[in-house]
Amino acid sequence: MKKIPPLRLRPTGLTIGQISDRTGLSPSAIRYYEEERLVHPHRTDTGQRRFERADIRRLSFVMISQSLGFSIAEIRSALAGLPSNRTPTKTDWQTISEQFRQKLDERITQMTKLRDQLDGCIGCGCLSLSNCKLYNPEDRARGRGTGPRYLMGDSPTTE
Amino acid sequence: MKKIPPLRLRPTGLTIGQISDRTGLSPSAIRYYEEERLVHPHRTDTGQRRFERADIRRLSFVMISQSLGFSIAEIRSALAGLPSNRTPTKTDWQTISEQFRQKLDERITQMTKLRDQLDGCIGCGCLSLSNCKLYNPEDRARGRGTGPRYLMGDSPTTE
DNA sequence: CATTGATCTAAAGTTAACTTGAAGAATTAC
DNA sequence: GTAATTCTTCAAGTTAACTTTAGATCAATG
Repeated sequence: MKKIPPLRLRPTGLTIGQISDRTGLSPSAIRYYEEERLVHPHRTDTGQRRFERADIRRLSFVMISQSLGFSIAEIRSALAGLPSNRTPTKTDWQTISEQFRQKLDERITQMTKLRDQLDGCIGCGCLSLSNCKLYNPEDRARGRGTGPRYLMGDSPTTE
Repeated sequence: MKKIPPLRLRPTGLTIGQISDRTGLSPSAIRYYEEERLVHPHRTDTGQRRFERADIRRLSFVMISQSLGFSIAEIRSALAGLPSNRTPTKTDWQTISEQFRQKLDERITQMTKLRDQLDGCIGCGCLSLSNCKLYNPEDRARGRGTGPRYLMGDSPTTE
């Protein structure tokens, strides 16, 4: 009787080490992202993580978003736009990329606006700063905690 | 003999509470900024902080810089461009504002570049991501710690 | 001059985004 | 078949930028 070799249809998935090598993310970061529900690897029967090829894209998206100043919470909600029941298609990615790009545009616009206001404010060297209305605490790049309540409020008394 | 009234040339300075009111910063944040050497109030003989009017501008600069994503270390080094022996003049502020604006421009350029690359990468919906070279960990908005070593590296094998 | 409110210092707590370490289990390599 | 890797979890540590708390002192007011 011939011995039938174990049928390996295709590898079960990528290990965390392989994903780490491909993305440049450390294994600990990847585990953290799983905890934060940015990726959802499945497990082998012995409990090891196995990732899909599509997760590389997912993690790349996470990394790019982060480099642009988005928080994990924001990224998670962006990724929520992807289907959970199947591998995202080209169209799926296009959709969330567009939303993402929109947010990015807003952020760039905001920065540019602030920069221009700065030109007319601190940049001008005027000593009162009284006209400056750079008031927009909500839009701070990585606003955390309570933080400043408003920006600029020097009354033009002396000087 | 006539009693000579105490000569009050001008108030000794602003209290931390007054600075807090004018800038919108909490007293604790202001104390923290002193610790971080972003402001240098002097002290009364009983140990209370007294600020100069010019410190309001200084703190405003700190707040704006922060809202644009600069770290305290970066702000400190920017402020180092101001004279320490005298009250900064209009020209002093213009000088550091220009340097600041330059950094801001760089940051905006960088963001825009990334956004455009994104368009041709994730944005395109292509499934390989293999051409993407969004590699610039140094320029991450608030890059902290070790972090990702590079961005995007999916080889165009299957899918 | 007694009370109320502001300020002081020092130490500990907070959040985000991870890393590091320990100790054990699974896989791979020879 | 054993040694070397790689993986697992869980807990604790790290950095930035502050806040919170406590107990004490200072300043302003009726």
